[in-house]
Amino acid sequence: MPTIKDVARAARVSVGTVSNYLNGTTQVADAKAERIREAIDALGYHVHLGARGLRVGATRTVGLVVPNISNPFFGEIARELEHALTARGYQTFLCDSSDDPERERAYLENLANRRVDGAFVIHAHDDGEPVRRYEEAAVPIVFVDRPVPGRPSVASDNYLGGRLVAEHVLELGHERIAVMLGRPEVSNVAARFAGLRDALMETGLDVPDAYVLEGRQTLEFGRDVDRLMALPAPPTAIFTTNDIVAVGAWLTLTEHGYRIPDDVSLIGFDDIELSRSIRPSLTTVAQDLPELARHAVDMLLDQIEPEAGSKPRSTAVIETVPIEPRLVVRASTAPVPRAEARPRKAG
Amino acid sequence: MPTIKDVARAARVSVGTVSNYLNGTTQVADAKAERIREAIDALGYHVHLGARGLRVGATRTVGLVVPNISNPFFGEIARELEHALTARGYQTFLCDSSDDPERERAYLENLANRRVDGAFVIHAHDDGEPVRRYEEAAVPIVFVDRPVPGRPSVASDNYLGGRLVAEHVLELGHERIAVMLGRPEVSNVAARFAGLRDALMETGLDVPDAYVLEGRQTLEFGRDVDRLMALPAPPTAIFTTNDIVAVGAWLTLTEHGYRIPDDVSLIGFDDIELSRSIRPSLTTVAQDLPELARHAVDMLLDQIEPEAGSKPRSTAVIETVPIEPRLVVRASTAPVPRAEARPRKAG
DNA sequence: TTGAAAGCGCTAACAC
DNA sequence: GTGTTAGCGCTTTCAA
Repeated sequence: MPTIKDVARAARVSVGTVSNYLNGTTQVADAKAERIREAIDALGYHVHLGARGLRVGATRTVGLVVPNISNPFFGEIARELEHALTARGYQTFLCDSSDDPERERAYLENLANRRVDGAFVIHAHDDGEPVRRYEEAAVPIVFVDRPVPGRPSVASDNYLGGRLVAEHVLELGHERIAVMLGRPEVSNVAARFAGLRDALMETGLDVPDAYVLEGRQTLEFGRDVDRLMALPAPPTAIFTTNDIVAVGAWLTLTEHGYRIPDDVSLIGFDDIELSRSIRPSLTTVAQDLPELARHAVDMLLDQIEPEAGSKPRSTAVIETVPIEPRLVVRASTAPVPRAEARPRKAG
Repeated sequence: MPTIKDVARAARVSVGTVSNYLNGTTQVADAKAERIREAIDALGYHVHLGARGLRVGATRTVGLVVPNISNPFFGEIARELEHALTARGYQTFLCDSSDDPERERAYLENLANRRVDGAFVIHAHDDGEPVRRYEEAAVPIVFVDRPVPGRPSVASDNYLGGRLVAEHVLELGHERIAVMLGRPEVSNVAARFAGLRDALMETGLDVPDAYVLEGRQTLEFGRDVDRLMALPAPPTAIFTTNDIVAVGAWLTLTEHGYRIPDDVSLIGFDDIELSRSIRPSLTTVAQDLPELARHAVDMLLDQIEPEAGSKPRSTAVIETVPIEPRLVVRASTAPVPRAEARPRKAG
């Protein structure tokens, strides 16, 4: 592999001149520039980014730690981040933590050893204090999707998302509203529930314990919806904190002959592709992932690139940037039937 | 950030000795080893992998170019590859090409500039000759999932997968078999179809043009299934080259009152999570992704690490390693009804 | 066993 | 404008 030295020799100039030419540091004489150009593609020279990084003290690489890249939701975030990063000249190390704090820690150490300029972390769930293990991280981190209090984070305003759902079902006249929480211990799931509950309580309504189901963020958990429908007074609306859970509920409801939204309204969260495709299509809360990625990248690069380019938006205050979610009303929600007949199994 | 020099100074030894200690190159005296250990964690020293890479001429990084990381199928492959790579001490650059050959080319150049030791590529579809743009790549490449003739590739034996489907439906007595091709121009989709067709032809059957639908690898394409059912002699079995298409077909079939598998059998390919969850659950061909990843990593690292560790499995012959797929029979396939009544809409 | 020193490929002073 | 050179952090001869 040819080096800058080879180019210099072939073009009969010094390495400094080649470097200047490459980086546009100073003007180089037309004649020499031409010779350099020729030498470069005669030799097939390509700059060695690692060597440059060693010299300038910045690698223009960042780490991306995700719980599970085969989850399309995280995949979508990864995609948006990676594209935004590439557009700004950074390359991305993928680290799939399997939602395991220990793996995550190991990855963060690897990334530090690589001297990445920064990292995005969708942190693994942790029963203890998740913050602890980032104290030692020698790298600027921006937390994505799952915010960490007191640390730079970018996430959808999940609490607001919950409120939007509440407002919608309230408007439709529902009073018996159940929720299915996929991983209630994850802070943003909790926030979604809190938003819903607070908005409901403001109108005097509450969500009794019997109407709250807890489980994982899986389709299988969604199938537990029949436990809700078997209640003496089954809910007329069900909010699941993730679309995937809603799809599970939809499957079971449909199989058991319940009509959506006539017998029961169903609302999800995330707006995955499938939500659009099932019939009735799913009312849900959409997250603006491109916007989220844009903010996250800005936040990290503002920290990394010291140049006061435009507005110094990152003051000393470390905070969570909330991205506004949007209610997408589709066909799975409808007004509560006036003759509030108890839903029963059909065919 | 402390360097090896700082450690050497603090431990009152030379940098060479610290390096030897770190890499186990030679024995170091117990007393000194102890002092080095103390210095390292007093200073919080971490080796600079970039600097090491520059010196030893290998970065222990690899690139991973995928068409779309938010597609769970590619996500799953990425995950398996990344884990296998991490286990062997390599770090992975994620490159999402959006299935765009031009982006792919740019990524490959970036990766070369980073001096990655190798790369995995699930190549972007290309109307021209996809091979061309890899000629210049200065990096060992192993193609994954979408093999490139004459280049090291690892992919499921899609042709065999197609044959397995044929054998299954033949055994069930079907004779009117339709196919829905998601992106027929992709070689592995074509192989799946070829396998089916060949096996069918061996028994004197064929797939008439009217029974062949072409489209994208999307749920929406699957919805076109009603065009098949509207035929004068609708098929009794439908093979879709991807599960996602099968799910689309399932949605439409179910909505239109067709009973699966009574009215029509449905078979997919890939075995995505959703296939297990719908009712009836989907008969499909499962790809062994962990196995595929394992082979791919072996293949690449055999090329990278010259040491003749065990068996020199990679001879000079460059070839495609086929991973054996497995037919997963679930509830969406059944014998063709003896009284071959024309399926009609129910409800 | 250990230290000294060269050098991986590059950029950034600095002198001309 | 351009050449020379030091040095980024590390490993690896080579002597001692």
